[in-house]
Amino acid sequence: MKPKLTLKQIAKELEVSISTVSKALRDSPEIGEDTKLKIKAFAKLYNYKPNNIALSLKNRKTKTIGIIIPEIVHHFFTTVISGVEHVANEKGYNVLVCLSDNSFDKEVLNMEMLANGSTDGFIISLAKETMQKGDYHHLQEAINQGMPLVLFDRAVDEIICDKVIIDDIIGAGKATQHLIDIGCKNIGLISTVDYVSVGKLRTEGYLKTLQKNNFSINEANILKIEGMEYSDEEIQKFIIDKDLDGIFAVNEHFAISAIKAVLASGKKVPDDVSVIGFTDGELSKLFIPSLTVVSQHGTRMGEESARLLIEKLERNDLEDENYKTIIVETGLVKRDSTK
Amino acid sequence: MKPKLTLKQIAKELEVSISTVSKALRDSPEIGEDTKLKIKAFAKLYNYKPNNIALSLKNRKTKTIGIIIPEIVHHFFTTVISGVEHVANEKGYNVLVCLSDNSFDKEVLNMEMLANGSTDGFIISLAKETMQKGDYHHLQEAINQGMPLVLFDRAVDEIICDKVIIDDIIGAGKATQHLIDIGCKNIGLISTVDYVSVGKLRTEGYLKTLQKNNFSINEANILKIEGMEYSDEEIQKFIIDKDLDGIFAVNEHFAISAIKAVLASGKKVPDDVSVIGFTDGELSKLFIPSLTVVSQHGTRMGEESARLLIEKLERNDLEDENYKTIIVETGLVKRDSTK
DNA sequence: CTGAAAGCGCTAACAC
DNA sequence: GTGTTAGCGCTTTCAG
Repeated sequence: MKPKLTLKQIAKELEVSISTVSKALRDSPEIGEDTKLKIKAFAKLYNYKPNNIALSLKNRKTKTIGIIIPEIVHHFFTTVISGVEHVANEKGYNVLVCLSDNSFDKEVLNMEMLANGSTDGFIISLAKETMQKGDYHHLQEAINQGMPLVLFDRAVDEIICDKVIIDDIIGAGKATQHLIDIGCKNIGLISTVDYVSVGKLRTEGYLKTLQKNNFSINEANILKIEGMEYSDEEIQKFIIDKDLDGIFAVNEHFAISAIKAVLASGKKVPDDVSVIGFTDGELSKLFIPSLTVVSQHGTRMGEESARLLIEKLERNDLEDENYKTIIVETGLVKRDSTK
Repeated sequence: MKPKLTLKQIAKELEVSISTVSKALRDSPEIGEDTKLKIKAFAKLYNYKPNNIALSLKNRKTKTIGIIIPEIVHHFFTTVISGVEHVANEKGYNVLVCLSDNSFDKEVLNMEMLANGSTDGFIISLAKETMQKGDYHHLQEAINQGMPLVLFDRAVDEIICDKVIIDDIIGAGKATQHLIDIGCKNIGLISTVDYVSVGKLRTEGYLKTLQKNNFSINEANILKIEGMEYSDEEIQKFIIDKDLDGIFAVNEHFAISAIKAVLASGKKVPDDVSVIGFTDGELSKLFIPSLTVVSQHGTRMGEESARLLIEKLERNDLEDENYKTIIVETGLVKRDSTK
């Protein structure tokens, strides 16, 4: 096992000073052509690579960005990571991934862990518990310390920073409108509890669209689900005794559950009931019937988030309080679960 | 924006030396109780946290582990990351995630990027291209430099290091045997090209089990798929003109495609054709019919990998050449796609 | 009991 | 042109 080569060793080997080596390798005009050549050749030969940690310490920047998400076993987040990773890599950044498991404490812990020099900035989607508590001091602290932050998907107004979100209201509107357009008269909504921002916004989009079309709103047609554990049962119960002909579900899981429940009740999808989801998961494409969905473009969100963060990181000039909120458009993908 | 507190500042503020502060905070017996108390109180008050980068430079260890996978938008890898992340976090490690996109070059690049001080060790599943080329010099180099490595899932014999793999042959055997047990006579295999280790091994398990049961082997019943782009079409063509009554697919996607192709050909699953997959993806549970599968236990693999790596990292004693290969057992999960 | 000094690997201002 | 020095934040001998 040969330990990594350092400037020091090169210097000793070539009998020059460390700074000469450093400068030569960075192609400084201060150094004579001949020495430069010699040093570079040696470095190449022994495959010298500067030590990132030393650089980080010196430059006070790590060239890594931290991403904290509630869970990774979830297609949406996975696509976001993928997006972040690709633009990060392109710009020479590494990506540190942490999972909050939807727990406030883990989220805080992770941030503290990374805030001490491990990352230059954060890309975060808030834990459910965090949104429920409404405690965002850890985010504010990071900002105060000068760490740029971008919140995606699950963002909150309380924190002023860059954000990348989806046009949830509009997206939900598209879904609802689609159901109306194909002739649904009694449209149900399966959403998450209101403290999860997206649940709330998508509910809003649903309600607004119904109103705009002069549909009456029936609270009984709205199901709000807290956890995933019993969602199947809840959805089944919800669907069985209603006479819905259209269902809008705010995620893929709920949509699939809904279809199953409809099928179990002896009705057909999409003939009797049309179902539309909010996702761009694999399941939607492969399920039978394939799902009509409002697509979230997770990759795009990840890319935008990374771009926003890196932009902020590399603009070391005045800290202008110029925060952007990028709204990634949703699109309706018509497939077989709606007429 | 208040920059992070350093030992230096505390020292100045309290009018003691830096080393006194350092020692006090690490509870060294050298320091008097009163000064210790004073310093600790101050540190707590202003929420001092040591700078990870400085620590890394000093200790020559980063407390982060790098994981390089071919793609993240894939349920299996996602579960592995989740497993790695959890045990890593538990032991105070961070996780740096890099994607090779199945490209040899990106894999090498990523490793180089991380090997220069960013990580203490690697957890890797090889890119398809890497296995195809059979070029593992980058892995060997990392090992030579003293970076521990653990290979998971797609491992190769050429590199001697810790490994976490699945009992692919046995698992494939279980799948095949299950099909035989339920009465299938003409069993097809949908696999990947041979240079992907798992494809090869699972094929082996399939063949062996057929032989053991005195089934004749029909090469025409074996389909090997290279990329995912045209897999649907290939599978459809494969299935249409054969009279298979059992199909074993080495991943979830292929299994779903197979079911669709069977359905499209006017036959029923599982009545006419039983289909079994190799995965523990979400799709399998939710698809209709739900899929009988050999489960991979990605989370377990991730956990084992992380444990193995951290164990090696923390045993700073003699570098014993004691490499383990952990074989994570597969299990048969019977669902509705087989009789 | 406390502090000065060296050093982890690197860069950059400043001498020579 | 090349080298010396200081310093990034921290730990750790070794003096005092």
